[in-house]
Amino acid sequence: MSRDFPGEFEQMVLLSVLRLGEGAYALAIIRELDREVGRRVSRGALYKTLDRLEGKEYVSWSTEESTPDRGGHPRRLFTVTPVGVQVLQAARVALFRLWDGLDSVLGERPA
Amino acid sequence: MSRDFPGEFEQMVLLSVLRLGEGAYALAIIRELDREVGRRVSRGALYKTLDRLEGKEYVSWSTEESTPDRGGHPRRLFTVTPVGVQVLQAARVALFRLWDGLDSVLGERPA
DNA sequence: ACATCGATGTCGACATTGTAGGCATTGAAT
DNA sequence: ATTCAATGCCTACAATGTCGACATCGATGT
Repeated sequence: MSRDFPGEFEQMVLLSVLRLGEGAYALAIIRELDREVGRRVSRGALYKTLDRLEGKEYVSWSTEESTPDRGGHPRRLFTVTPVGVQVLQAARVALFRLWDGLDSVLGERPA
Repeated sequence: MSRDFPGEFEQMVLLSVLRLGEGAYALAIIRELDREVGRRVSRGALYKTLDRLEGKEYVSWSTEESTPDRGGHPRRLFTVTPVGVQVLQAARVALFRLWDGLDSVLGERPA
């Protein structure tokens, strides 16, 4: 039933979680997306997406154990599941296929 | 107002139109997507997306002039506008940024 | 002439994803 | 106590993804 292509934002969120490794909690993801690709999203937007990704079992999470020195709810630390990684790989392969041969239009591959 | 990141399917459609060059009409796009990335969509789905892309001025089109030897409505031939190309470039750059450093997880870059 | 068929394109409805803004909770600083 | 910052959660709405049924037009058979 589930589409095997993640939405474009879902994809970016998954990638951000991978990039962040241990410290992948919501606010860090938001900063990562802003820093890397200039994407600004609200917390609500991100949590919604994370919840959906969890529903599809592309991510899982656990609450941070260490007592929060700096107030608020305990952080939820996310990780990408093996299925999530597979989906990302597939998406990347698909895009490479479509990009192939279009360098003259799109410019050389970015670094 | 408009998000500057196209949806994931929109992106694939834009790329297919570029790939097809002259002959980019709906049915050809459908075949292209199936052939290249195994994506199967109905005509309705595709037309809807093409219309939305037109609304954002990422594509434009004209009807095929040559008399259709093989019945039906005249084909609509699509092309990606300069703005559409820009958006594709931006999307590609963003993904490369996020992929960067993840080869050990995602595997080497596809050919 | 007429029915049928295949290649097109169009429309309306619904499902999924993207997005924001406001509310709740907790610890620290004042 | 009160305020403040860091966190997570919920509701609502906008944009995108998706299909199936319908309309149109030439060719082909009959």
